[in-house]
Amino acid sequence: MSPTIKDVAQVAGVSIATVSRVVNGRGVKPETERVVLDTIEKLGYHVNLVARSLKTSKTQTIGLLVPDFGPFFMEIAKVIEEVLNGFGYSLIVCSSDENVEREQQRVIMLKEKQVDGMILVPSSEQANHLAEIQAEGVPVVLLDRMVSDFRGDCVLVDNVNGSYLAVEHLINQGYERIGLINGRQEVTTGQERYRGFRRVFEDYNMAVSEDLILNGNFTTESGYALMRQFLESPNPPEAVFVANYYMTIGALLAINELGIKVPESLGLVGFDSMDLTRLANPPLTAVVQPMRELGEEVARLIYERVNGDDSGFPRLLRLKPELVVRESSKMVRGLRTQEGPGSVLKRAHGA
Amino acid sequence: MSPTIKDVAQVAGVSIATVSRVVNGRGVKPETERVVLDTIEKLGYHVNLVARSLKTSKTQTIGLLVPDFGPFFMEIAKVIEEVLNGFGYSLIVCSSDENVEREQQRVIMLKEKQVDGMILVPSSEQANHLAEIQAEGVPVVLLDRMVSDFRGDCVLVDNVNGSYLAVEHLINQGYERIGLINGRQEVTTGQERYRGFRRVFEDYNMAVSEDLILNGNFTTESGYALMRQFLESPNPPEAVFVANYYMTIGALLAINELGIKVPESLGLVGFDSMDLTRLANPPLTAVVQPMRELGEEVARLIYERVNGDDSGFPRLLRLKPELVVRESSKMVRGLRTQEGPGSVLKRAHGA
DNA sequence: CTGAAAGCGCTAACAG
DNA sequence: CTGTTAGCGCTTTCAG
Repeated sequence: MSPTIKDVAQVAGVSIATVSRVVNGRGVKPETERVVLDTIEKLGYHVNLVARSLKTSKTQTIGLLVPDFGPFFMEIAKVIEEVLNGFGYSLIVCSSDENVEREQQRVIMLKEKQVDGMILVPSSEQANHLAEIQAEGVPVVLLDRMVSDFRGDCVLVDNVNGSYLAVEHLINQGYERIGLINGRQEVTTGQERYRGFRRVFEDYNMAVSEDLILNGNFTTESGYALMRQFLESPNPPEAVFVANYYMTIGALLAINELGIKVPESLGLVGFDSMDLTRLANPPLTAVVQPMRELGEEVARLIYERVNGDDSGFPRLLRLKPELVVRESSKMVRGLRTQEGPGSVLKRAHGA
Repeated sequence: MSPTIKDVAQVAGVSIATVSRVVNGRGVKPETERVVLDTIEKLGYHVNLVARSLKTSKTQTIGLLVPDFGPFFMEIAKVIEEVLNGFGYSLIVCSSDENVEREQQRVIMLKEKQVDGMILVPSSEQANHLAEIQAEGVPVVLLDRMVSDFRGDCVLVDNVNGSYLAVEHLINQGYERIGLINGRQEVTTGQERYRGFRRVFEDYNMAVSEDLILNGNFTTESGYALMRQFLESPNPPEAVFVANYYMTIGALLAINELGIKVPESLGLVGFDSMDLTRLANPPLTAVVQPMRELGEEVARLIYERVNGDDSGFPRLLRLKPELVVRESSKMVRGLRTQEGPGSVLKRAHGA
C-alpha cells in the first residue's frame, strides 16, 4: 500500500541503502540527497517504524501502567507524555484496575510490544513479574508506590510525612477525636499514610481511637461509604483525614448529602489538590503532591535507564508533599466545649 | 536477549513453523504441542509483536489523539481503552494541545508506528492530513468534533441541542440578560454550542445581547478570565451559560473568588458533569454528555473499520446530551425587580 | 501434520 | 560517497 524505501530507491534511481541514509541523515552527496528527498516528498513516503524497530530492537515507546485513568494519574501521565515526547518517545498507556492479574497481563503485553521501558504503578506487593521483565533487560521504574521485594528505581512521595502534616495540623487546631479514611493497605501509599497518622499521636503522646480508623480502597465509592459510616455512627470523629484524592471526593459527596457543615461540624483534610479541592465547599485543606515534578522525574529517569545510564541504580526519589491549609480544617474555637457529647449530625442540624 | 521462536524450535526439536503454529493455535499434533508448550514455558518465551506486525502488517494498536489530557477526554479514553482491550487492541494516546501543527505531527507519527486505525479529536477545520492518512488505508474516526470537508466517520454529541436546552432552561427560569462563555469557534463544538445559544433567542423571539457573548478557548484560564470580565462589567448578565467543562471550572473559580452568590446573584449553567459539578457550591446545573456511550461507540466503530467492515460509511453518530438541573440555575423570583440596574457585585455584596 | 523457504521494511556492515 | 547483502522474528505458502 504505502510506498517503502524500495519504491523510493527505484524511482530516485539509487539503492535502498542510500535512501535509508538520507532518511537517517547520514553522509550523502547533496545532489543525491535532493533527488531522494524529492521523490520521498512526491511519493509521500514515511518510515515504517515497525520495520525499523525489528531491526534496531528499539521501539522508542515506553509503557505506562496505572491503576486507573482518574484525574490523579492522568495529570501525571500528561507530564510524562510531554517530557517523553520531547525525547522522541511515545507512550502506551494501560490500566491495571488495581488488580494484580490484570497488571501481570498488561506487563506481558507491553513486553511483547517490545516497549523500551516501562513506568509502573504497582497495585500489590507482588514483584515476580517485575523482576522477570527486568531480568529480560527491560528497565522498569516504579511510580507513586513501592514494592518491598523489588530491587529497582522508584519515584514517589513522602507519604508518611504528608499524612503526618495533615494530622498534626488537625491536632494543632485543637481537634482530638480524629478519624482516618485510609486507602488500600496492600500498597505502600496506604501503608505509609497510615503510619504517618499513627506517628503523630505517638509524638503528641495522644491515644489514637482505633474505632476511628476505616480502611477503604482508594475509590470515590469507598470514600463515600466510609464517610457516611463515620457521620452516622453514635460517636463520630470531630475531624477526619481522608488519605487519597478519589476518596476525598466521595467523602465530600457524603458530607454534602447529609448537609454537614464543614468545618463547623466536622474538620476535614483531604489528600491531593486539583481544581476540585479548590472549588469544594468550603475550600479544602489538603496534602498536595508535586504531580508535575513526579511526572518529570519519572520520565527523565526511565529515559536515562532506557538509554543505558545506570547511575545510582536502584534510585529512590522521594519528593515532598505539602500541606495547603484552606477553610475545611479551621477549628471553630470552643465548639467542643459548648456542647455535650453528641453526634455530628446533631451538631449539624441541631439547635 | 529474550528467546525467539527459533530458540524454542531448537530446544523442542521441531521447526519454527511448528512453534508458530502452536503459538497461534493452529492444527498441531497434541503431543508435539505439549513439547512445544513446555519448552515455551521453560524458556519463558513471549511473541515479539513487532516482528509479527511487520509480517502481518497489523499492529493491533489504535492511536487516540486528543487535544488535552484533561478529565473530559480521559474519561472517554478510559472507556475506549476498556472496549478496545476487550478486542485485543491497545492504545497509543497523544495530545495535540489544541494545535494543528502538533496534530499533524502526531498523526504522522501514529501512521509511522503503523497503527491500525485512529480516533481523533480534531483541533481545527484542517482536513488534508486526515484525508491523506485515510487515503493510505488507515481508518480514521472523528470524536467529539467534526471537520466540514472531511468525508469520514464521526461520533459526537448534539451540541446545538445541548446548548439550546441549557439556555432555554435559563429563559424559562425567568432570566433575560443571559451571557455566553463560548469555546473555540474554530471547532464544531464551539460553533454548534454558539448556534444553539442563538437559536433559543430566535425561537423565543428575544433579542440576544451581543455584548454578553464572550469567546474563550476551552481552558480553565479563559473561563476564569471571561467570567471575571462579566462580573466586573458595568452591566453584567443575570445568568451565564458556560459552554465547556474546563471553562466552567474557571468560571466557578472566579465566582468563588469574588464571593458572588449563585444562584442569588447569578444564574449559572455549565457543560459536562463529573464529580466537580456535583460538588460545586451550589450544585451546578449542567449539560451532561454521554461520555461512556461516546467512548463505547467510537471504540466499536473504529474496531469495525479496522476489521474491514465499511457498512454505512461515512457514519455520523450524534448522541443526545441531557440537561441536569441542580441549584445553580434556580431563579430567585422577584430578584430582578427588587433592585434597580446594578452590577452583580452590588447584588452580591450590596445592601 | 510438519518442514523448508520466502519475505515483511528496514539498518548496518562490508566492499567497492 | 554508494551499492550489495545479510539478517531482525515472525507468518505463510508450498511440498512432503
